[in-house]
Amino acid sequence: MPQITLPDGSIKSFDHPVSAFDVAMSIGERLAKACVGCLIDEELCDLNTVIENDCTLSLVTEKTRDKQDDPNALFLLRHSAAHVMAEAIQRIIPGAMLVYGPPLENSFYYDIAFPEDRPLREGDFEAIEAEMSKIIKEDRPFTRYELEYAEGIKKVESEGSKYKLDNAHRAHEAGSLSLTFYATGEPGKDWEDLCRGPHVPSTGRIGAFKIMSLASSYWHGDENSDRLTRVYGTAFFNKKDLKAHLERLEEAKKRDHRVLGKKLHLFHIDETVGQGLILWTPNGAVIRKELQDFISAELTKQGYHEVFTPHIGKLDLYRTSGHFPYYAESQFTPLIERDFMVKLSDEGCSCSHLSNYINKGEIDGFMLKPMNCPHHIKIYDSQPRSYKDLPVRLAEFGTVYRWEQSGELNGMTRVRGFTQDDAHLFCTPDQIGQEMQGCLSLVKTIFNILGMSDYRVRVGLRDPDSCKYTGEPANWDKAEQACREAAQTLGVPFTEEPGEAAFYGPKIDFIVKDVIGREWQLGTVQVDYNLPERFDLSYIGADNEKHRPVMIHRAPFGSMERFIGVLIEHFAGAFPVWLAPEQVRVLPISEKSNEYAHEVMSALHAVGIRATMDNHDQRVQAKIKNGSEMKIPYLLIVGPRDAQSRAVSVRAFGTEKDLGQMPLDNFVSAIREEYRTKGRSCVRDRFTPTAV
RNA sequence: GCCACUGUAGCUCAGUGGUAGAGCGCACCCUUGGUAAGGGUGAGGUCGUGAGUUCAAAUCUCACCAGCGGCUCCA
Repeated sequence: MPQITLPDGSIKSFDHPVSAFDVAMSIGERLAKACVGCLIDEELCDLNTVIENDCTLSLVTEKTRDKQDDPNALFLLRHSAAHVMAEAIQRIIPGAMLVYGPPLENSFYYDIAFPEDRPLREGDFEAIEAEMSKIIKEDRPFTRYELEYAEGIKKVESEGSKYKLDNAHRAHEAGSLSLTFYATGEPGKDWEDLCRGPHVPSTGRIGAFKIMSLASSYWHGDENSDRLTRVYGTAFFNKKDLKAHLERLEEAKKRDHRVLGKKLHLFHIDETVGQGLILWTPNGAVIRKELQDFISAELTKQGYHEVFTPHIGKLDLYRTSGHFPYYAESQFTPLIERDFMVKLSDEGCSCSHLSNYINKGEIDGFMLKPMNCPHHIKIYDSQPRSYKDLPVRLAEFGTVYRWEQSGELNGMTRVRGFTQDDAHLFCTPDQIGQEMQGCLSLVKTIFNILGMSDYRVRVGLRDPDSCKYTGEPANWDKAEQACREAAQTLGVPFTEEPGEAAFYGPKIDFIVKDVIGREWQLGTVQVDYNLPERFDLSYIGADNEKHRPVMIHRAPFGSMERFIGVLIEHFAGAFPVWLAPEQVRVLPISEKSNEYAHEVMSALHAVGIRATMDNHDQRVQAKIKNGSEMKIPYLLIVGPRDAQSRAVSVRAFGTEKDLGQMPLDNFVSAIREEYRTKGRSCVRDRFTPTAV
């Protein structure tokens, strides 16, 4: 007879099997009504699951004890909402075949195969939502039943969906001896679905929902398999939470770097220039320049040497590196030499012949560089190197070009031309550990000064089952071990992920999320034993023999484009003084103060501060509003009172009221210091009570 | 590359077959002001591109280009 241990440690004993709901009732009717599911020995289950043996039981309600949303409750809710949506869709489009419909962190989806002559369109959403509302209003129970595998598979077969049959086979292969089904209502009478569950007790528990969007997906994520339609929705226990969720999405949109990029004039993408090609407008260029200067200074401290290399290189270079022709698909088409084209043409070469030549790599010409390493390798190799010269650290803000699929392009975060803060370190095997640590400390320095702490670290290892990697397994083992050890010294948690290595070596990546929760890889540090091999690099050791150096590729920002895209969202466009394109705007109260405002602006310009003046014929209230909307760090209001005392009235971004008046000279030196120290010293600090 | 949606003034958007609209921004005028929008006047658009249907297309159809969301990909 079951003894049930509750989360507070108390034990309830029963002399007969009971459902979790019964247990809840034994505690209180209100609790039982509030329950949507339960955890039995930590496993999420239906509320009416019958308990026969001793176990721990935790009841799942909408909110946890500390009044937070319970992720388990939302999981049950959204999984159930997916069923309701699927039923509604099948009512409206009877030929639709269900594939897979899981809950997600904030939403759920259902992958569905629609008949070719009746695809789903956004215009159908309203009708589907209306059907869903009906089903919810009927408050039908989610009823689980289980069939022996043989019997169950017969049932699934009779329904004639290869997708569900596949799901059943997979469940079986995973070791399941039976198949479970959920009827929305009464089995055999109401709509039902092969599903492992669990669900909320009944459809009526779905308080608020919304169908969000349509997307296409591939069956099993395989692009050669069937194309499915993925319908996204979200659900909450009440309308208020749904509303709050939708408002959060709206707020996130305002932080989106593509929206802010336009509003603050940071960058421009022009379709006549080409998709995925960023034009840095003056404001964005300031941010990029500041960051580049900052990192250059850090690199100098670490003993790097800056180099410059061209944007193209001969195809032979990339044959040696392995980029051409094996990664032709993700590179821009080669630039073919004119003489070679003429020769081909004289030989009667057709377009398809040419395409074949390119695919096989049998042409001469140049390529837009997809990576900087081959050029840097050639700089290393341009002179003999002694072990005493190592490590050789070559750095370049190098622009590279990659042919990303059109559907992948995204603002500044996924582009076809981008500038990496790239460097390649050539060192002895013994030096790897120390050099890796140097790279990682650089990354930490940068993230710290920018206040970016919300990132994760991934150690990318090779996939043991794949053959896409070049190089000796023994070298890979060494390199992977070096990455692991370096990651351990970083002092932040990291995950090891097989299959995430580059084709030439393992790596450590820094990954951040954008405003809508998408992950982007920023900085990366990679160990490479292979390119030195391919290019036959060497140095002379103490033994007077030739030895092979090891390369480390590293780019702590990743690319200027992606990094600044993420940075715009990180700061929500409100950049600190050292990065702000417009650091100070002077707002004369009226035309009468224009002359003094000009003087103030000149004083700031004289010390290198980026200041402008708003001499529009408007009231100061309007100028403040405009200046605030442009997220300018400091607005200086200057009127006759200020002119008389050679002072400025200071308003800092993000503060409701102004900070007060300050002598002009003091402000100039204070903001200069804030700029120089990247915010460690701050104009605001001068307004502490003691200073005034 | 795939599926859906979107493309109208510098920006944000309304307009669903019959003479192109609003707000902001811009120019000019009035106003000369003290901490988040003073008032007025005006300029500004081949409605993404190309074809088709129609007496008539921003609006309907097709193709292409681009953007957005997702899938796949990211050496």
